[in-house]
Amino acid sequence: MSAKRTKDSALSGSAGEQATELSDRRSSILEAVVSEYIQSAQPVGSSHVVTATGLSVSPATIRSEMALLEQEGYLTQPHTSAGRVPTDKGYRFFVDHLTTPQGNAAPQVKKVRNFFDHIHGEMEHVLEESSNLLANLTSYASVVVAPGHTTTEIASVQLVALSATSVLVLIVLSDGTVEKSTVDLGSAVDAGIVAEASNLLNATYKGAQLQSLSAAPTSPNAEVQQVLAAVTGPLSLLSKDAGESQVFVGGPSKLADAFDAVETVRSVLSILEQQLVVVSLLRDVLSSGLSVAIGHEHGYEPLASCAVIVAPLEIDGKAAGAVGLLGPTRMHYPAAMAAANAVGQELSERLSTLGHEVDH
Amino acid sequence: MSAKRTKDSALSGSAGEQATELSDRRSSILEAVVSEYIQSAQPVGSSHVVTATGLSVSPATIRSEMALLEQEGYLTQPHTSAGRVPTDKGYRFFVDHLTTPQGNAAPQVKKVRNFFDHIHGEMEHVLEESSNLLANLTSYASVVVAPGHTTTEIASVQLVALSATSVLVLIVLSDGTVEKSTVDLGSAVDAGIVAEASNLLNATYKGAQLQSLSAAPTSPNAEVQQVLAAVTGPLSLLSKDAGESQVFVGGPSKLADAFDAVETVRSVLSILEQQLVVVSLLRDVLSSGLSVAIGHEHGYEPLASCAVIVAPLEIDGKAAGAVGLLGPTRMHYPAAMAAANAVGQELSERLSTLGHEVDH
DNA sequence: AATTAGCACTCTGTAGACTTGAGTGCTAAG
DNA sequence: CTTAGCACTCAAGTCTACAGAGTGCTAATT
Repeated sequence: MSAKRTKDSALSGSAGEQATELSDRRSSILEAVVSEYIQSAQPVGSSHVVTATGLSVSPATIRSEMALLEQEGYLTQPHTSAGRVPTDKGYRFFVDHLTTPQGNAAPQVKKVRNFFDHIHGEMEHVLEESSNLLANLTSYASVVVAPGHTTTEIASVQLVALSATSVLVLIVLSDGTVEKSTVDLGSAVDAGIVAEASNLLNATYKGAQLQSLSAAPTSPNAEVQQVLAAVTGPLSLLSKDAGESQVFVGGPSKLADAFDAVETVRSVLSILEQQLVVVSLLRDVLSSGLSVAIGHEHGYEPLASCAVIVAPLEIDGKAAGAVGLLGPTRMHYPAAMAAANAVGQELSERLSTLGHEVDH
Repeated sequence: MSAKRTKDSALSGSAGEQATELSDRRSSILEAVVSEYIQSAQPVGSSHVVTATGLSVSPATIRSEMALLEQEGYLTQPHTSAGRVPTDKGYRFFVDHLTTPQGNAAPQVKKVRNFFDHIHGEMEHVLEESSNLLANLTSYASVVVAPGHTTTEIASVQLVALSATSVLVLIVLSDGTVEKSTVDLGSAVDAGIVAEASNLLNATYKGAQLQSLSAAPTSPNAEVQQVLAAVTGPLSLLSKDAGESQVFVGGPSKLADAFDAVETVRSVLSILEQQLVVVSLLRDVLSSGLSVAIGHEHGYEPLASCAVIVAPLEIDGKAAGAVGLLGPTRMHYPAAMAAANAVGQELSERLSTLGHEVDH
């Protein structure tokens, strides 16, 4: 979009300063308005800006500057005689140019580290708790989309007899995930036959990639063959299911704090309930190369009053899943971004070690 | 509490009628107030009651009756000159005596049947979708507490090598549930050793009850023994975990419709997030022999403006888990109770067949 | 003894008039 | 370019008035 440029402190400017398409003073003003509005949720007036920025000019000067900022679409007025409120574009500039992502992150990062030092257990548990952590850290709703298993190899395939006529099909993946399905065999089958089929399946698929589950083994024994046949369908279904992403939502109740209109709360909550939408939302935002989508930037109209922060998850350097935050457009970007990044990174690291060598 | 008595229709009464500690006319009035208030959320005045009940008396008569109903604690007034609003006690009487649970249930029951005819897949999936169904059917938030596994026997115990130094411990229960845990062995162990340990564990525990997981097998082979030792701890942890109840919450966004105060929404949502609280809430309500708890009847103050409807789940006649609905005290009891019961029954039936013989 | 018409009373909610205060935009002077 | 000064706008709060819904009481009626 715009040329990147190191951000100079406010003191540096003399004449001719036109950094990142906005003069130093203008951007200071914008920054003040955004910060103030994020805190107070009240339109910000010119005199507030004077005290906030410390600029030694009069409110009148600020006013004319703000009028220009409004012309250019960074600010807007709820009504003629109110203070200014940032637009999506205003927030965007704030996020892109006026924020140092890891600014005041230190205390949060420490908390995150501490959390990951102490949490243990299965991946699902870790993901769920990560989501809660993120929500509690930021007071916004959080979303964790679990990595799909597309690149994971099969550690074991098992059949377990549940009753005379039904078996449980298990696929264990090398990341410790288990996919399962109950299968009705139609008629009673001897446990030995099931065991034989199980061994055959395991021998065939062990070490294979999840996608290559198509070629089913065969057996000369008719009974075994029957079991194998009954199981083939569910097996391939399972391998598809495994591709689908699990979603963990943390702290939805935070949304009731973040918005005051109950109608907004309802619509955002119901979006969160539709997990598919959430997944594609995060995917879209990620693929557009952004880590923050503000207001209308993502295409989802019901979320027009929300901002979404996404941090990618990477397992061994490969993209896999994401962690996200959902809050009002006037959310506290620096802290929220720092938290999302911290959790994203630590979680990525954790997931990478979980898959393979568990050193201790 | 009060003597049980078959409910007579309104026509039956002549003189001396003193059914269930409230005269026929009084209860008609109470019924009208409750029904009206449930619909409109507005205090109900005497003239409304006249038209609603069809009683051929004047509003003044109704007023004196309502004054008495207020004295006895069934109704209350928001302020001196407003209509009447039911109290918890009023709702309670309505639910106990003025409601025929399966009244207008027919269309809902049909939907539920249809749902259970078409849904398939694993128990978790069925439970989750049941919860969503219940929420959509009623427009209230729903909760499904999965049956614990205390009475379930172990179908299989397996170790699966994930890497040279780590294994996954699996317990498969006869209801198709799988509990798992990753265990770090500390040092590299041969796959054959793991397999041997796995077989040993499986032979020992297969068919046992979950509680009797304490007595670990031993092996003369030192390496196998080492694996067994490493696995014992996690195994017993798992058997505890399996006792914990999973909770599925459906349609939390409905709460934003049901209450108008955003503060209420927030506090109820945050209760729902604490799953432990929800579980014990349902348990308490069930154990008190109720299927409906209104306002302060359950002890949870933050939920004082809520009513909870609980239907038990039974597997083969044994109590196991519950389905619940959470809504405002002015919720539509007849429909909600019918829906909860229908889902509870159908789900119980489904779970009973899931466990054992799957006939088809 | 129950019912009811009539009436006074109470309280909420709405609408309008007025005031206050925050904030703007413009202009003219520095 | 800056700024003091000023006129202007608008939201929000306060006050009053008033209509409307509803009650409770009393006295008359059945």
